[in-house]
Amino acid sequence: MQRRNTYQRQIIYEILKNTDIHPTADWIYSEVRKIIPNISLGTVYRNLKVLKEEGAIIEITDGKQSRFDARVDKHFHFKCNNCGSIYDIESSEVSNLEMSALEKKGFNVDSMEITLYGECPNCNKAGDN
Amino acid sequence: MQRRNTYQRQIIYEILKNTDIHPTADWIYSEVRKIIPNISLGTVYRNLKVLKEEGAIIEITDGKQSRFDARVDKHFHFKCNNCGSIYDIESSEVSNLEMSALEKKGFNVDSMEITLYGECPNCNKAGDN
DNA sequence: GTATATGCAAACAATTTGCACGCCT
DNA sequence: AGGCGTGCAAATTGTTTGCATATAC
Repeated sequence: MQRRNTYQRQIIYEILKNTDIHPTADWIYSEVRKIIPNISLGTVYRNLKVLKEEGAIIEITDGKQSRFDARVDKHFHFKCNNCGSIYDIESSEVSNLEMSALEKKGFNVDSMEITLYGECPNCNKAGDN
Repeated sequence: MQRRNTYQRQIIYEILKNTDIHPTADWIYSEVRKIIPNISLGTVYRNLKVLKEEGAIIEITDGKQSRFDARVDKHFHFKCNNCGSIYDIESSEVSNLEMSALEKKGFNVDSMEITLYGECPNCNKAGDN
Protein backbone atom coordinates (compact mmCIF):
# COMPACT_ATOMS: atom_id res chain seq x y z
CA MET A 1 0.00 0.00 0.00
CA GLN A 2 1.45 3.31 -1.14
CA ARG A 3 1.21 5.83 1.67
CA ARG A 4 0.50 9.52 1.24
CA ASN A 5 1.85 12.24 3.40
CA THR A 6 -1.30 14.09 4.36
CA TYR A 7 -1.62 17.32 6.25
CA GLN A 8 -3.84 15.64 8.83
CA ARG A 9 -1.25 13.01 9.60
CA GLN A 10 1.52 15.61 9.83
CA ILE A 11 -0.41 17.67 12.34
CA ILE A 12 -1.39 14.68 14.43
CA TYR A 13 2.23 13.61 14.60
CA GLU A 14 3.41 17.13 15.42
CA ILE A 15 0.97 17.40 18.28
CA LEU A 16 2.02 14.07 19.68
CA LYS A 17 5.68 15.01 19.36
CA ASN A 18 5.11 18.15 21.35
CA THR A 19 3.49 16.70 24.42
CA ASP A 20 4.57 14.31 27.12
CA ILE A 21 1.17 13.68 28.66
CA HIS A 22 0.56 10.43 26.76
CA PRO A 23 -2.76 11.66 25.45
CA THR A 24 -5.85 9.74 24.46
CA ALA A 25 -7.22 9.82 20.92
CA ASP A 26 -9.86 12.21 22.13
CA TRP A 27 -7.38 14.71 23.52
CA ILE A 28 -5.45 14.59 20.28
CA TYR A 29 -8.69 15.08 18.38
CA SER A 30 -9.54 18.23 20.28
CA GLU A 31 -6.02 19.59 19.80
CA VAL A 32 -5.99 18.90 16.08
CA ARG A 33 -9.35 20.61 15.68
CA LYS A 34 -7.72 23.84 16.80
CA ILE A 35 -5.72 23.64 13.59
CA ILE A 36 -8.00 21.62 11.33
CA PRO A 37 -11.47 22.39 12.68
CA ASN A 38 -13.33 19.95 10.47
CA ILE A 39 -11.11 16.91 10.97
CA SER A 40 -13.02 13.83 12.03
CA LEU A 41 -12.34 11.57 14.94
CA GLY A 42 -12.21 8.61 12.58
CA THR A 43 -9.32 10.22 10.75
CA VAL A 44 -7.47 10.69 14.01
CA TYR A 45 -7.87 7.02 14.83
CA ARG A 46 -6.89 5.95 11.34
CA ASN A 47 -3.75 8.05 11.37
CA LEU A 48 -2.74 6.96 14.83
CA LYS A 49 -2.94 3.41 13.55
CA VAL A 50 -0.82 4.29 10.52
CA LEU A 51 1.78 6.09 12.63
CA LYS A 52 1.93 3.12 14.92
CA GLU A 53 2.42 0.74 12.01
CA GLU A 54 5.22 2.95 10.78
CA GLY A 55 6.83 2.78 14.19
CA ALA A 56 6.63 6.54 14.61
CA ILE A 57 4.55 6.29 17.77
CA ILE A 58 3.60 3.67 20.31
CA GLU A 59 0.25 2.85 21.81
CA ILE A 60 -0.07 2.26 25.50
CA THR A 61 -3.23 0.81 26.87
CA ASP A 62 -4.70 2.40 29.96
CA GLY A 63 -7.70 0.51 31.15
CA LYS A 64 -10.02 0.41 28.20
CA GLN A 65 -8.59 3.52 26.65
CA SER A 66 -5.53 3.81 24.50
CA ARG A 67 -2.90 6.43 24.99
CA PHE A 68 -0.25 7.42 22.51
CA ASP A 69 3.37 8.38 22.77
CA ALA A 70 5.74 9.76 20.14
CA ARG A 71 8.69 8.64 22.23
CA VAL A 72 9.61 5.32 20.72
CA ASP A 73 12.92 4.62 22.41
CA LYS A 74 12.88 2.08 25.20
CA HIS A 75 11.39 3.54 28.30
CA PHE A 76 8.83 2.67 30.91
CA HIS A 77 5.69 4.28 32.22
CA PHE A 78 4.45 5.07 35.64
CA LYS A 79 0.78 5.64 36.13
CA CYS A 80 -0.47 7.42 39.20
CA ASN A 81 -3.43 5.58 40.71
CA ASN A 82 -4.57 8.81 42.19
CA CYS A 83 -4.57 11.35 39.35
CA GLY A 84 -4.14 9.02 36.40
CA SER A 85 -1.10 10.85 35.07
CA ILE A 86 1.35 8.81 33.13
CA TYR A 87 5.03 9.60 33.60
CA ASP A 88 7.96 8.54 31.51
CA ILE A 89 10.45 6.44 33.39
CA GLU A 90 13.95 6.29 31.99
CA SER A 91 15.27 2.90 31.17
CA SER A 92 18.28 3.58 33.35
CA GLU A 93 16.03 4.05 36.36
CA VAL A 94 14.98 0.45 36.25
CA SER A 95 17.52 -2.31 36.01
CA ASN A 96 17.31 -4.42 32.88
CA LEU A 97 15.20 -7.50 32.83
CA GLU A 98 17.10 -10.70 32.48
CA MET A 99 15.65 -12.22 29.36
CA SER A 100 18.08 -15.04 28.70
CA ALA A 101 16.12 -17.58 30.74
CA LEU A 102 13.00 -16.81 28.73
CA GLU A 103 14.84 -16.95 25.44
CA LYS A 104 16.21 -20.36 26.30
CA LYS A 105 12.66 -21.56 26.75
CA GLY A 106 11.68 -20.44 23.30
CA PHE A 107 9.97 -17.18 24.14
CA ASN A 108 10.98 -14.60 21.60
CA VAL A 109 10.53 -11.20 23.20
CA ASP A 110 9.87 -8.48 20.65
CA SER A 111 8.75 -5.81 23.05
CA MET A 112 7.37 -5.40 26.48
CA GLU A 113 5.03 -3.10 28.27
CA ILE A 114 5.78 -2.25 31.84
CA THR A 115 3.41 -0.13 33.83
CA LEU A 116 3.97 0.67 37.45
CA TYR A 117 0.98 1.67 39.58
CA GLY A 118 1.08 3.79 42.65
CA GLU A 119 1.17 7.39 43.74
CA CYS A 120 3.26 9.99 41.97
CA PRO A 121 5.42 12.60 43.75
CA ASN A 122 2.75 15.25 43.34
CA CYS A 123 0.04 13.14 44.89
CA ASN A 124 2.37 11.87 47.58
CA LYS A 125 2.81 15.44 48.78
CA ALA A 126 -0.87 15.66 49.66
CA GLY A 127 -0.08 12.77 51.96
CA ASP A 128 -3.46 11.20 52.45
CA ASN A 129 -5.87 8.67 50.89
CA MET B 1 -21.33 -2.78 52.37
CA GLN B 2 -22.11 -6.21 53.69
CA ARG B 3 -21.26 -8.80 51.08
CA ARG B 4 -23.23 -11.95 50.39
CA ASN B 5 -21.75 -15.20 49.30
CA THR B 6 -23.83 -15.99 46.26
CA TYR B 7 -23.81 -19.16 44.21
CA GLN B 8 -23.04 -17.15 41.07
CA ARG B 9 -19.93 -15.64 42.58
CA GLN B 10 -18.74 -19.00 43.88
CA ILE B 11 -19.04 -20.60 40.47
CA ILE B 12 -17.32 -17.70 38.71
CA TYR B 13 -14.44 -17.91 41.13
CA GLU B 14 -14.22 -21.70 40.82
CA ILE B 15 -14.03 -21.47 37.05
CA LEU B 16 -11.32 -18.86 37.20
CA LYS B 17 -9.39 -20.90 39.74
CA ASN B 18 -9.44 -23.90 37.44
CA THR B 19 -8.02 -22.37 34.32
CA ASP B 20 -4.72 -20.79 33.40
CA ILE B 21 -5.78 -19.26 30.10
CA HIS B 22 -6.41 -15.79 31.56
CA PRO B 23 -9.91 -15.69 30.15
CA THR B 24 -12.05 -12.76 29.11
CA ALA B 25 -15.37 -11.97 30.79
CA ASP B 26 -17.10 -13.49 27.80
CA TRP B 27 -15.30 -16.81 28.06
CA ILE B 28 -16.13 -16.96 31.75
CA TYR B 29 -19.74 -16.13 30.94
CA SER B 30 -20.04 -19.04 28.52
CA GLU B 31 -18.44 -21.41 31.02
CA VAL B 32 -20.68 -20.33 33.87
CA ARG B 33 -23.75 -20.79 31.69
CA LYS B 34 -22.94 -24.50 31.48
CA ILE B 35 -23.65 -24.58 35.21
CA ILE B 36 -26.07 -21.67 35.64
CA PRO B 37 -27.76 -21.39 32.23
CA ASN B 38 -29.70 -18.23 32.97
CA ILE B 39 -26.90 -16.19 34.52
CA SER B 40 -26.51 -12.80 32.91
CA LEU B 41 -23.36 -11.23 31.55
CA GLY B 42 -23.91 -8.25 33.81
CA THR B 43 -23.71 -10.51 36.83
CA VAL B 44 -20.44 -11.93 35.59
CA TYR B 45 -18.98 -8.44 35.25
CA ARG B 46 -20.31 -7.36 38.61
CA ASN B 47 -18.85 -10.37 40.35
CA LEU B 48 -15.52 -10.07 38.63
CA LYS B 49 -15.37 -6.53 39.95
CA VAL B 50 -16.24 -7.69 43.46
CA LEU B 51 -13.66 -10.48 43.36
CA LYS B 52 -11.08 -8.00 42.20
CA GLU B 53 -11.94 -5.60 45.00
CA GLU B 54 -11.58 -8.45 47.47
CA GLY B 55 -8.17 -9.22 46.04
CA ALA B 56 -9.21 -12.72 45.07
CA ILE B 57 -8.42 -12.16 41.41
CA ILE B 58 -6.53 -9.70 39.27
CA GLU B 59 -7.51 -7.99 36.07
CA ILE B 60 -5.06 -7.78 33.23
CA THR B 61 -5.77 -5.54 30.29
CA ASP B 62 -5.22 -6.95 26.85
CA GLY B 63 -5.82 -4.32 24.23
CA LYS B 64 -9.29 -3.06 24.95
CA GLN B 65 -10.41 -6.27 26.59
CA SER B 66 -9.91 -7.30 30.13
CA ARG B 67 -8.68 -10.70 31.14
CA PHE B 68 -8.85 -12.19 34.56
CA ASP B 69 -6.56 -14.33 36.64
CA ALA B 70 -7.15 -16.09 39.94
CA ARG B 71 -3.40 -16.25 40.53
CA VAL B 72 -2.74 -13.25 42.70
CA ASP B 73 0.84 -13.89 43.73
CA LYS B 74 3.50 -11.81 42.04
CA HIS B 75 4.09 -13.04 38.56
CA PHE B 76 4.39 -11.66 35.06
CA HIS B 77 2.64 -12.31 31.81
CA PHE B 78 3.84 -13.03 28.36
CA LYS B 79 1.51 -12.46 25.47
CA CYS B 80 2.15 -14.08 22.14
CA ASN B 81 1.75 -11.60 19.32
CA ASN B 82 0.95 -14.45 17.03
CA CYS B 83 -1.75 -16.46 18.78
CA GLY B 84 -2.70 -14.09 21.55
CA SER B 85 -2.11 -16.62 24.29
CA ILE B 86 -1.12 -15.28 27.64
CA TYR B 87 1.42 -17.27 29.63
CA ASP B 88 2.34 -16.97 33.26
CA ILE B 89 5.94 -16.02 33.80
CA GLU B 90 7.41 -16.86 37.16
CA SER B 91 8.84 -14.01 39.09
CA SER B 92 12.10 -15.90 39.39
CA GLU B 93 12.45 -15.97 35.63
CA VAL B 94 12.81 -12.24 35.50
CA SER B 95 15.27 -10.46 37.70
CA ASN B 96 13.74 -8.02 40.14
CA LEU B 97 13.26 -4.43 39.18
CA GLU B 98 15.32 -1.98 41.09
CA MET B 99 12.78 0.34 42.63
CA SER B 100 14.86 2.26 45.11
CA ALA B 101 15.74 5.01 42.63
CA LEU B 102 12.06 5.58 41.94
CA GLU B 103 11.17 5.57 45.61
CA LYS B 104 13.79 8.18 46.29
CA LYS B 105 12.12 10.40 43.72
CA GLY B 106 8.80 10.14 45.49
CA PHE B 107 7.12 7.54 43.35
CA ASN B 108 5.25 5.14 45.57
CA VAL B 109 4.90 1.90 43.67
CA ASP B 110 1.88 -0.08 44.74
CA SER B 111 1.87 -2.55 41.93
CA MET B 112 3.08 -2.95 38.42
CA GLU B 113 1.96 -4.61 35.26
CA ILE B 114 4.55 -6.14 33.04
CA THR B 115 3.60 -7.61 29.72
CA LEU B 116 6.13 -8.99 27.31
CA TYR B 117 5.21 -9.22 23.65
CA GLY B 118 6.69 -11.58 21.14
CA GLU B 119 6.30 -15.12 19.92
CA CYS B 120 5.68 -18.01 22.25
CA PRO B 121 7.46 -21.36 22.04
CA ASN B 122 4.55 -22.93 20.18
CA CYS B 123 4.47 -20.25 17.52
CA ASN B 124 8.25 -20.16 17.30
CA LYS B 125 8.17 -23.78 16.24
CA ALA B 126 6.27 -22.89 13.10
CA GLY B 127 9.22 -20.69 12.35
CA ASP B 128 7.77 -18.29 9.84
CA ASN B 129 5.69 -15.09 9.59
C1' DG C 1 -37.39 -8.46 57.16
C1' DT C 2 -34.21 -6.01 54.66
C1' DA C 3 -30.55 -4.82 51.98
C1' DT C 4 -27.60 -6.83 48.60
C1' DA C 5 -27.53 -9.50 44.27
C1' DT C 6 -29.66 -10.93 40.12
C1' DG C 7 -31.63 -11.02 35.22
C1' DC C 8 -32.84 -8.36 31.63
C1' DA C 9 -32.32 -4.88 28.49
C1' DA C 10 -31.06 -0.47 27.49
C1' DA C 11 -27.25 2.78 27.84
C1' DC C 12 -22.39 3.94 27.35
C1' DA C 13 -17.74 4.80 25.80
C1' DA C 14 -14.05 3.81 22.85
C1' DT C 15 -13.05 2.50 18.50
C1' DT C 16 -13.97 0.91 13.78
C1' DT C 17 -16.00 0.96 9.31
C1' DG C 18 -18.93 1.78 4.79
C1' DC C 19 -19.57 5.09 1.59
C1' DA C 20 -19.22 8.90 -1.50
C1' DC C 21 -16.30 12.60 -2.28
C1' DG C 22 -11.61 14.91 -2.13
C1' DC C 23 -6.91 15.49 -2.93
C1' DC C 24 -1.94 13.72 -3.01
C1' DT C 25 1.30 12.09 -6.36
C1' DA D 1 -6.16 10.08 -13.82
C1' DG D 2 -6.19 6.88 -10.22
C1' DG D 3 -6.27 5.38 -5.75
C1' DC D 4 -5.37 6.34 -1.02
C1' DG D 5 -7.33 9.44 2.56
C1' DT D 6 -11.09 12.06 4.45
C1' DG D 7 -15.54 13.45 6.72
C1' DC D 8 -19.62 11.84 8.27
C1' DA D 9 -22.52 8.85 10.51
C1' DA D 10 -23.80 4.40 11.57
C1' DA D 11 -22.14 0.08 13.40
C1' DT D 12 -19.42 -2.73 16.65
C1' DT D 13 -17.39 -4.20 20.84
C1' DG D 14 -16.64 -4.42 25.61
C1' DT D 15 -18.59 -2.98 29.72
C1' DT D 16 -21.82 -0.64 32.85
C1' DT D 17 -26.22 0.49 34.80
C1' DG D 18 -31.45 1.22 36.05
C1' DC D 19 -35.06 -1.27 37.57
C1' DA D 20 -38.09 -4.67 39.42
C1' DT D 21 -37.68 -9.10 41.51
C1' DA D 22 -35.24 -12.76 44.06
C1' DT D 23 -32.43 -14.31 47.77
C1' DA D 24 -28.75 -14.49 51.46
C1' DC D 25 -28.33 -13.48 56.08
